Amino acid sequence: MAVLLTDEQVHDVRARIREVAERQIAAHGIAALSLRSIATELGWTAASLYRYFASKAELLDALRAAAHNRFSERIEAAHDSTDDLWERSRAIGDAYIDFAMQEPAAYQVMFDYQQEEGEKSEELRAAERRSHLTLTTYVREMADAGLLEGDPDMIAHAYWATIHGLIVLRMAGKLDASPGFDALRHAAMRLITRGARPEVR
Amino acid sequence: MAVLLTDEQVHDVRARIREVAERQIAAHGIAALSLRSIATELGWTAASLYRYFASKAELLDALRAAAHNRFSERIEAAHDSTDDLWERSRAIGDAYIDFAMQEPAAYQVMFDYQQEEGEKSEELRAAERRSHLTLTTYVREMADAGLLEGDPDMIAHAYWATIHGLIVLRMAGKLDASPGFDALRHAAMRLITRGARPEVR
DNA sequence: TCCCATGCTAAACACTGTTTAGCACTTGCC
DNA sequence: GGCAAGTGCTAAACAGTGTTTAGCATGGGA
Repeated sequence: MAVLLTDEQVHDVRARIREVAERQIAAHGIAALSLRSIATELGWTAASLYRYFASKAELLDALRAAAHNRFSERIEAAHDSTDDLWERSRAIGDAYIDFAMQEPAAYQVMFDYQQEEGEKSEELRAAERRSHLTLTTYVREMADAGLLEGDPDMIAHAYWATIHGLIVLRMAGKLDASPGFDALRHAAMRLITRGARPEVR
Repeated sequence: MAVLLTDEQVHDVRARIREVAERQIAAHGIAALSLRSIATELGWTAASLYRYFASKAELLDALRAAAHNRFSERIEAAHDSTDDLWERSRAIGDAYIDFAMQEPAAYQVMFDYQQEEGEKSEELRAAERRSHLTLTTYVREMADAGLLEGDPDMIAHAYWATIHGLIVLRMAGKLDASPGFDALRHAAMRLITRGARPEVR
């Protein structure tokens, strides 16, 4: 039998396809992404991509996993940037917002709810677990240190939902008639923090 | 000149098209909605819909406005269901969640961030203003009554962003490995409320 | 009654994702 | 070295999308 492409080469080509797709999404939005546009930039034909991805959905799955990992790296870097827990909390919040603002298309791919259930790759599942963990551990650290009171999981999810909600509301253009975004997010974070601080002040 | 359709008739046909589209979205999801599927159900041809909507985007705009108004009606009914401000707050939160769970497709259409800027119809703009107002007034009432402390606009947006964030995270399947949704949303609401209560306890 | 604007259809266009047939070309084996 | 087999890709087609165009009946005003 004639094996022309090694596993490594296949892996590399998959990565190259992903890079082209990411650039096109960042440049023209996810709606403009097509297999033909990707193939054209590679000097190929659309059908040839099926050698590397079984479907466009599988390519999007890989894009999602990559975006999640890029996101996690940023958050983890913010986590490790300081030992002060309050400062750490603020750094993570800033890193979260920064990622969403600098890579809106990647952020949208990560949290798109058009995706169907049950067909997630193991890579995507692992990437999701990683970013999920990344967003909950710092709250647990704060609870362990006595800075916050209550179920750390609940508090972490409250922070997450609020920050995510603010971002997607803004992306949907629903905050145009609202107070400034930064003031809004700081006020919202402060409310939750104030609500999670121990009784004794 | 031969005017065959009165303005009323055009209005009625537009409403009928909207109804068919809403039913199909609720039944098969928004991805499956096509002009041909709508036209087929009406016994027509896809091109005939262009007599009533200039494009699919304009039809979606109308669907969005209708969904916003249905949403506002539910929230306003919850608002008027009681005079107790705490109970009112809870009723509105429940109505919000109920709407999103019972009409997920409508909710997604309302907050879809694929929509382009600047081409919103005046009807949609008005419907957005209405639901925005609906979601902020009850907080202002609570602040006026001294139940909450701080900028009512900020607090209202914090509530809104959190509840919306929880819903879309759930819709994106990001809360599968998390605590139960109801416990989560109650905990989150409680945190914000606790953070917005006056100092003296 | 005539005429023309109207409401619709049929067909096409350009674009999707996907499948199929086939063509070079590389590889392993005799 | 030559041959059969499998591979990476292309060209073309299919079914679907939103949209545009030409044309055909029909209804209303003159």
